[in-house]
Amino acid sequence: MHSFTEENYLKAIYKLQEANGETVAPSELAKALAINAASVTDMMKKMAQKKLILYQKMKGVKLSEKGRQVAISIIRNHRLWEVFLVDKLGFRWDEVHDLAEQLEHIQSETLIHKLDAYLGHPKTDPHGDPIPDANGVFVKSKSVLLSSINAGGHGKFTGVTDHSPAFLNYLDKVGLALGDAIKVAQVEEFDKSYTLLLKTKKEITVSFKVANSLLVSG
Amino acid sequence: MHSFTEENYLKAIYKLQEANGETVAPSELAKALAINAASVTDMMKKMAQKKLILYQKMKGVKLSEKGRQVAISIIRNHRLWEVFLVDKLGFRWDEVHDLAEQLEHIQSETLIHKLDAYLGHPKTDPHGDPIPDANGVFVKSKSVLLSSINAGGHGKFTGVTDHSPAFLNYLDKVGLALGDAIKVAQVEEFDKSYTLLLKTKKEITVSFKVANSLLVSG
DNA sequence: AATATTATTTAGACTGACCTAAATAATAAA
DNA sequence: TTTATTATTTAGGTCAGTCTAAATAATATT
Ligand SMILES: [Mn+2]
Ligand SMILES: [Mn+2]
Ligand SMILES: [Mn+2]
Ligand SMILES: [Mn+2]
Repeated sequence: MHSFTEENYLKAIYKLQEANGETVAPSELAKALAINAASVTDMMKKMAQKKLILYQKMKGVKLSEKGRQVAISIIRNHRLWEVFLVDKLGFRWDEVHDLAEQLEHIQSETLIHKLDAYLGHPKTDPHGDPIPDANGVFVKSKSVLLSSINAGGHGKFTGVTDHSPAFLNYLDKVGLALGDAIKVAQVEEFDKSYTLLLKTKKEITVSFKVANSLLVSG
Repeated sequence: MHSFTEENYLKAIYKLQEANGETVAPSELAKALAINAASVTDMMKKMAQKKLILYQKMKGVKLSEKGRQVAISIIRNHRLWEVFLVDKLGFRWDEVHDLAEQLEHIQSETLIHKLDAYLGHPKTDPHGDPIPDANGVFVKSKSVLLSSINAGGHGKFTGVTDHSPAFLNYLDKVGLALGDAIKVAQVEEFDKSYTLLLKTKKEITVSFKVANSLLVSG
């Protein structure tokens, strides 16, 4: 139906729209996709013709309803495959993204339907990101950044905003896993580093950069 | 590493070489891939340059050792994915081929390694076709066509030579499944139709065309 | 052996997805 | 408010993979 390329553009536009607001500049898109801006302009014209996006010269781009549906379904595929790779095949959470980038483009509604059932209709992927349902409906996460919590506060570790293998590995190393209860023991004024008390009674100190990449709920 | 297109050419050449002998004519390949013969000639030149095939003008084509390795690894991927789709996701054996045509191109040795382990290192796919191991080694099947067996003979149903959904569905309908014991009760002289006695005591009569598409082992 | 048929290759063209270099528009700095 | 910088678009090209039409080679028929 749509080429891998088109699907990747749609996904990138979707994510940029979520992060940076209404419309997306060609330059942003070019950067996100590691593609020349001139090529992006080319592609925008073609995709506008196909009614996948709304595009006007010098005014940026946004998804059409159709484009949004496609983007969300690719994200659904991606996250379900990540669950499969971790839960069933035993991959670590830092290894699955690139593989899911390939698998997300496999065309078959039936496959995704059966995969979803096989995995027990998971609501989140291995990084805590929500999995949209077959109709594209998301459970909007109510999590906040750990960096927004004061000393004495607490929450449950529910997700990350940095998905890099390097960061995920670091979390493994310091013993932080999705679902863990976290109490903020202290926030150092000097460098905003966070000292956390984990359920296991272990105390760890992490930099602001780390605290600012962790999502916690309630 | 290699494009989907290249991988599909390699697989097609491999299968034609297996079926029709040493070298493959461009016209055969064109037919198998549903591609114009002129396009095939083009592609042959490019793939010869990459040392994936041996090609000489007007003399047909055959796989290089490198090309053979790639072809076999794609076939391994294809068959492992078919096992996954049937055994784990609950697809029927007549539904999985087209999906496996997509999945076979996913690039990751680790993935296939883990998938293989997850499936319990299966030796055959849902159609009875052997799955090459990670080194590309096949267990050559010793099965023969049911049509080569005389009245009174017997064997175990181990595979099909016709993989079409129509045929596979037909087998489901008459109650023939992989692994079934089959006894040839009678071969009608007039039209070479076969009357078979199944393990379940049921007797069924199938046409020569059917008997000629079933593989059975000693 | 000459002719017709079929297979293969060459020539030239197209589409999708990219690129670089140059032109134009928008924004920021002086 | 000019001028410099940055963003965007246009123009023209490349590469992979395909096509059609025409040329050539091989094979089959008469
Ligand atoms: Mn991912
Ligand atoms: Mn994820
Ligand atoms: Mn198959
Ligand atoms: Mn098969």
